[in-house]
Amino acid sequence: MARKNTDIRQEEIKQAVLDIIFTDGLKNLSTSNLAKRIGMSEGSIFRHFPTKQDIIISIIEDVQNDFIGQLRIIANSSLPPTERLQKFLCATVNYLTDNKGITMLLFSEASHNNDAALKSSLQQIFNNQKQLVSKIILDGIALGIWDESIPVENVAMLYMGIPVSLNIDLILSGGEFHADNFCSKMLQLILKILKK
Amino acid sequence: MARKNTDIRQEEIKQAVLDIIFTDGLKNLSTSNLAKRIGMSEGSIFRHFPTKQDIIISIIEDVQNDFIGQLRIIANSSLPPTERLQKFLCATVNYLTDNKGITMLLFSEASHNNDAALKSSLQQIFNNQKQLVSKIILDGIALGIWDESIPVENVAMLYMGIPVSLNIDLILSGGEFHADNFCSKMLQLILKILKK
DNA sequence: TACCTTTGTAAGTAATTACTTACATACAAT
DNA sequence: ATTGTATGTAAGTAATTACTTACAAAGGTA
Repeated sequence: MARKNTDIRQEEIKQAVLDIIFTDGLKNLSTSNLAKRIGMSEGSIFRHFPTKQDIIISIIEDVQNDFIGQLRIIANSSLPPTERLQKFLCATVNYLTDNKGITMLLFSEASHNNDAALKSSLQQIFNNQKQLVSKIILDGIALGIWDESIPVENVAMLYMGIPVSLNIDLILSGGEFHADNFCSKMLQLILKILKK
Repeated sequence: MARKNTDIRQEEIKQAVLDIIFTDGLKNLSTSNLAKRIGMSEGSIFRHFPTKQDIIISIIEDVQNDFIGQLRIIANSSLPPTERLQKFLCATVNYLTDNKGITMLLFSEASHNNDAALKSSLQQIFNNQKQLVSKIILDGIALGIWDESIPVENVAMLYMGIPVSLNIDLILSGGEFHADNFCSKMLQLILKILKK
């Protein structure tokens, strides 16, 4: 097979991992299947990643940087809180529906491996989202837009249920989730909770 | 090892499966580890279940019967809808915190195997809960207690986020979830959405 | 040109997997 | 007591796993 730089190969490998997870399930993610999917030899994979586990870790790091990074920009922007919340929610829904392999990876990896480092990364992704939502809500309360007596922590937890149960729906339905205006309808519900 | 009836052994095996999943992760659920955990020979396991997969399926059937059965009784009772919703939510929270192995099993199995029959069972568990919540809400609307203009399907989805994100918290924190009055606080939020 | 590093591969490795086989014994029914 | 069935085990099985080794060639640099 033609030579390519490690950074290119790493991207190809990570993409193939997500591809396999989505089409065949995590169970079928073997280095042998991975090599076949890319069309390279199995040994070659280990030129670009020291272990199979390191591929997974690298993917999770990507999620931190790309997805959480994007949400952080929205949450910290100077837009009105209501608008921030809307962009935040829709960005989440879009990311999850566009990256179904990642969805399945995050979900199963936590309970599959019981690896401490991995769990901690996943916990960070989960908690970062919760914190960013809390920030938006607190900003809205500070501006006098929303009810200051609501338990912010609990609303954030309820909010997190939206992406997470969307995740489950996506996995169980094989990726065919098509609720019209899903994110705007969900936003209305959350706004009703926040209303004074 | 002393002889016991198949039905007793099946229970022991299923309990050991949940035990291993919770303490060591699904990855370490091999028939070899399973036999060690129970203290019986590996071959003996196959006296009581035809395949390893059948053990998982049997556990999921238990969830259908025990957990969903319990929820169905609550949802169909003649109590006022508000009270039904409260019992329903608290029963769910209690079941999940008391059965952490099951929690992890349900979560990872869907994305791990990509097995159609298994996915369909899990989908049923998820959808049954959603439908029962919807029934309670519709009853409340019919009685004139709650706002008839709310999108019931979306509220049910939002509701489902509660058990599901609780699940994630449990998995990632290693089972140490201790939010005071979690279910009553969450109930307040849902009731605010339902309010006229 | 000569040389060195990077990227590629085929053919290994030992360990683990789910499951089977052959045989032994416990126990209930006759 | 005899017999048949259910339950137990030790020692297999072939397949698969993640990863290694030994070697070849590509391509940049001197």
